[in-house]
Amino acid sequence: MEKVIIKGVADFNLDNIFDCGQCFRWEKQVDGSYTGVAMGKAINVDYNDSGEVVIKGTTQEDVDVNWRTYLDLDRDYGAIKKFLKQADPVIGKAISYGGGIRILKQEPWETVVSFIISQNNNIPRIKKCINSLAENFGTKVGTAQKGDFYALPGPEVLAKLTVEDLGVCKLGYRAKYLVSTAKQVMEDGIGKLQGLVSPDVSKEEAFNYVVGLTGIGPKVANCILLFAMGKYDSFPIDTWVKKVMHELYNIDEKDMKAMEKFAKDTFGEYGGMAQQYLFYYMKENS
DNA sequence: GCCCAGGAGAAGG
DNA sequence: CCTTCTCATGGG
Repeated sequence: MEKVIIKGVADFNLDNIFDCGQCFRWEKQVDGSYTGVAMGKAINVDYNDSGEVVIKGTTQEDVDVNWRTYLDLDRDYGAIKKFLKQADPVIGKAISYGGGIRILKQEPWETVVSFIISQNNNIPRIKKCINSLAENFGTKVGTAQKGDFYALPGPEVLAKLTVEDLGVCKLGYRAKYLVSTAKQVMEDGIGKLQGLVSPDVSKEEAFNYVVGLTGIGPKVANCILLFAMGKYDSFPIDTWVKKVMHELYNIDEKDMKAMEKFAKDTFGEYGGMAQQYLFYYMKENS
């Protein structure tokens, strides 16, 4: 299996990236590397002391076309962290804790499915639900000693399933949201959702579309904009962010408007990165 | 038994 | 416009 090395990568930490709550399909291996499925492929990612990202199970062309973008390697996170620390004296400790976070550029449909499942749920169970969905209804994309790897089923597959079909995945009341959203996406054409990734599409336009899908409210919509659409000023507010906004910034825990305004005024175009540093710091230190 | 988890939708003010 | 209830499921 071919191995590709990407040299000179800083501000990069595997545990930060894959355990910060932005993705659910990457598993840590005994050697510290991570294996997962994305872009319809199963790969293994490692990082060493020399600042090299090592990707196994891929090709140089695939790295250039897909994985550099997916891992967001062409963005200067050092500059972003500097900007945030200057904008806000309090965020420094969160950045010190999760300074190796990179906002993965995930696939729109996978992100829609993942974060519909994430609502009122906990991360270990979210992972189980998504893996079950992939194993039962997805397509096999690779094999290892531990078992096979499956990609998530697309909207064309889920749209033809019933809530009863999905019972095996134990999604609870979210199963009907998935089926309904899959049907809506197919009706509009999958290109509508995927087109929102374009920089020409504003955050507002993208938000208005995804929030119109069943089971997607403001929080899940903002996660989709941030983790799949490249709208880095998105600021998803969940229970952990409410907690951190109260404890670090003394904002009323139920005043969402105040949190949104604070994020926009303080973090600006990098609100999404700030949110992720804060979320990870709060979740891991509570 | 209780409460909580990367909330959203529906019903009622 | 706002607030409150309900929604499956599993873990602590």
